[in-house]
Amino acid sequence: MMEARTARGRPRNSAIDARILGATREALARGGYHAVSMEAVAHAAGVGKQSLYRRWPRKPLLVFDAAFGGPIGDRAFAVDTGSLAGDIGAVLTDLEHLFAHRATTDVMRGILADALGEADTLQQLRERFMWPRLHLLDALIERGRARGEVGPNVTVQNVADTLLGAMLGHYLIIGRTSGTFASELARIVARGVSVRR
Amino acid sequence: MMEARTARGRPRNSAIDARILGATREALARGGYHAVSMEAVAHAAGVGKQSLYRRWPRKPLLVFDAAFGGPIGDRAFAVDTGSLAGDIGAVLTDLEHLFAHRATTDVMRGILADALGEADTLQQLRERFMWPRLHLLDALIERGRARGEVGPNVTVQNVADTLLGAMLGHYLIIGRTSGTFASELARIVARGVSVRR
Amino acid sequence: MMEARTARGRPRNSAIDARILGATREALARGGYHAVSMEAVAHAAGVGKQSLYRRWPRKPLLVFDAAFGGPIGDRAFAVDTGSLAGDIGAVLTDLEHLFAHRATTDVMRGILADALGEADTLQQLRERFMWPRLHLLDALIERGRARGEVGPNVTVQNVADTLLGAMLGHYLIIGRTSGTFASELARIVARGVSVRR
Amino acid sequence: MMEARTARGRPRNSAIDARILGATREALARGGYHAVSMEAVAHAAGVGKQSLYRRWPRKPLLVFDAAFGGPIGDRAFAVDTGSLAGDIGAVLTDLEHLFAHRATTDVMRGILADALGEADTLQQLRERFMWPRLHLLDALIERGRARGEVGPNVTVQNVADTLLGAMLGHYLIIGRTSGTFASELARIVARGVSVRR
DNA sequence: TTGTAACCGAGACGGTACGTCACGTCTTAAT
DNA sequence: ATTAAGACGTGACGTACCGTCTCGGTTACAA
Repeated sequence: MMEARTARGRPRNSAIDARILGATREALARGGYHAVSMEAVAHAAGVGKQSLYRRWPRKPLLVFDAAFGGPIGDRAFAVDTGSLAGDIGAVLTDLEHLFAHRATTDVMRGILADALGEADTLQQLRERFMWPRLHLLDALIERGRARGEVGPNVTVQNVADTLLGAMLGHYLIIGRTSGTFASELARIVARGVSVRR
Repeated sequence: MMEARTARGRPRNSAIDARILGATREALARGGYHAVSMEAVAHAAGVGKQSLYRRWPRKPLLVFDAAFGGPIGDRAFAVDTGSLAGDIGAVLTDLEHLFAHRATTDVMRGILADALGEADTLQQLRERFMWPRLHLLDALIERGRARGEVGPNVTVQNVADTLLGAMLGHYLIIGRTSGTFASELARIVARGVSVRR
Repeated sequence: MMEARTARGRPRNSAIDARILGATREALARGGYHAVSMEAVAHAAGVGKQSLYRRWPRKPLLVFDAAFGGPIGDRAFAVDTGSLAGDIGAVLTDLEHLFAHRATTDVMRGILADALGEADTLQQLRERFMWPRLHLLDALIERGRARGEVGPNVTVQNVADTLLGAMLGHYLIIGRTSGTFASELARIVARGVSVRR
Repeated sequence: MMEARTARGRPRNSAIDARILGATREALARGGYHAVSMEAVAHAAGVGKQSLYRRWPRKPLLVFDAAFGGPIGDRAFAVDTGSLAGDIGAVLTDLEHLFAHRATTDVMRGILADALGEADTLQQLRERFMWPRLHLLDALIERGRARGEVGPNVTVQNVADTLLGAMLGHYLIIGRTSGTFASELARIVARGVSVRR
């Protein structure tokens, strides 16, 4: 997941990446985010701490990669039902499934906990993981606008931020349980952005 | 901020509360959330650590009280413009002003950072500080429903969560700058919950 | 165990003394010296800390009283077999029985641990508990001298200190197990102080 | 004072050992045992607490090393005058000089105070510092036995324990001042263990 | 009878040090 | 240049007791 190689000196052993990610996932499964420490991961993976930091300079980035890396999650944003309301509903339903697992929200809270405490780590988390996915959401809404389903005075990015932001805020922070949140959010926003009839 | 006194044993000295909050605010002003440590606050306030932990068992609770305690912030939710759209707009405008200050968001991120990392601390933060304010928001929307401005199939709590959650998610986590977020969010939600015409 | 009463004000409730000592013994039985803290004793005895400190100003004094108070231990030094060697042997045998119990040595070590850390507490422990018993030992040796069993150039107090000191040092500090220590010590000293034949 | 190096990972920096010991001695000189806290030592030595605990896991061990470490004190037990009585007298005279300084006994009492309160710390103190020195004493008495100066029914270790134990008990615990204790103890024991003439 | 003084349970208070944890950087020797 | 190992400085954590103090209230003797 890291940048290009410079081809000087001993090359990186990519098997190590896998061992690190595996050890991280194992720790997550065993004791949640709390059980993950850079030290513990390095030790469990049989890897020096330096080798770990060389690849993932901060814990939240490592854990995000281990837990949600690869195309996982991207899928949620890559739908096309033919209508804006359908797309938004599909996306939020997928996210709802994700947020339904206690283990998942625990990991997300942990990642956020560490990232929010360090400005630059938060920024990296955004750029590497959050914004790319948001761009998919932007595109989805943009498609709706092209179909004439979005009214004027509506900024695409604000809609995307509303959708993802509300999900994050509701599930990770506010914590008032509600079985209908995702679907109602989808309905309210879909109706709220639509052109006046 | 504490509960009723049972009148047994030596009563708490409320002057100490003030000294602690003062020291906390001073630290916040000096170096942001990062400059606040229970240790430093206790020392600066000339207070034993125990006296501090007796009142605020975790740092996020202390800092929230120091920064946003009292009726501050409550005011934002206690508006009554006569229409749901007006109320929502007013609330979000107020919150927008709050979130506009870097110092404020820094403190909020710090509080969240520490609270998200500890399940029970997060729960206390919710119960003591977030939910009471959310209840004001619930009431505001409930008022709109009583006036017939809210459609069926809309749960009051979900709307409130959407409003606050989206603000938190957008400003504290997602971090894509947008000068229009709050007002658009207000408009989208206000229109989204309204009865069909 | 305290000094004379001044007869002004409300008199002490002697039932409280008993409750405190009982709670202390209970704690000792439950978790050894480590389980005894002034706070815990006060709470378990249903007694204010002040009432406790009024009677026993330091923990070691309390614990000594609770564990070895009363005439216990005095008995060990109050023997009279008719010969110095017999007396010394009897005393050390008694002490050996005392030191044989792990629970006893644990308590003694705890008392010493706290007393050695505070000069004035150590001094009180000596004056109240150790020296009175040593005086009995002095008297015992003095009796031997009167019978002509002790050589010149032998100071009574030094002999008593040797006997008790060696027992304390061996059992509480040095900790090399030996089933024969007390009896050999008795023999060595008895012979060592005797007049030359 | 530490064990062999395994040559894996970054090696310990022995200059740090010296800085820690130096800071400890300085604190001892300034305010006695009471002035030594792991926290203060680490700070004064410009060293992390971890580096301190890595080398000396408990305070008494550190302080003993700083105050009596190295060959100091060993010398006291390494005499050879040609006779058992001479050897015992020489050793006790040396120890008497050591115990004569208030600063020394203060440090010893502090070490004991903390060590007696924790079983495993006491055990380490014994194994690292006390028993090795006792073994020298054992050897000294063994030499006397080889020369035929020690009677039967006398266990070498018991004699050594008697000598050291009585010194510790008398000077550190009992505290009855006596200018003749060490020399009389030497005489009594030397005569007490000798073969009957 | 009333005052005054010491008692009592409870628990707040300032203080001190503890030992632990994890961070992210660094120093080795070896590959 | 990378690797495994692990030492290093840093900083804060939350806990545990200490011995003193401040409450409201009680009990007994003396005036």
